Amino acid sequence: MADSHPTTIKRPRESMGKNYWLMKSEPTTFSIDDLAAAPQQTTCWEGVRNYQARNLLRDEIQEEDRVLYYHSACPQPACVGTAVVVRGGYPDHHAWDPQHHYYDAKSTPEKPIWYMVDIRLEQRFAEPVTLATLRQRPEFESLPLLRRGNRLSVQPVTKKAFDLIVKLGRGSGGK
DNA sequence: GCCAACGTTGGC
DNA sequence: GCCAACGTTGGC
Repeated sequence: MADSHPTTIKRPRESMGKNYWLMKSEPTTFSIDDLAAAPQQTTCWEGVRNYQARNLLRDEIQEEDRVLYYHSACPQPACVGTAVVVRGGYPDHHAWDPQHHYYDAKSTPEKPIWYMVDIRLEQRFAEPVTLATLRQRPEFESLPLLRRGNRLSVQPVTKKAFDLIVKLGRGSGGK
């Protein structure tokens, strides 16, 4: 049951304060405009079927963490806004629904395999911060997103990188 | 559409 | 446990 897994039993954070993440979404599937149009501008981040990403969703991502919303597999890959985590990791019940696209027979309510979080839109950027822009700037050298062959749909971002991307996204060249 | 990179599966 | 085959991701 989703509610038998409260955030209070999770391991304590290593440090005080929020963590920062980047989440990829294909805009043809669910764009930041879709998020803006959703009830409460909130959605469950469902359908992650990769163990590394699952571990982050289940164990690391918590309420109040902040998220860069990234559009992938589209004409202009870019960070297009930010969101805030409003519910930490809980079992992805879609995995239990045989009708569902993300059904996985190995996952059960008793022993869930896949997890998700809920996020709420914070802001849409005035200027998308494109992948090309990120690659140009030495400050982003260590961004996991830019590493060769990186396909993780959920990945950590430093506060520094997060803040700079937000600044760039606000427009006027980040000034 | 191409293809590199990566994850998963399953035979052995 | 190895590894080839296959599927998926995602930039270009």
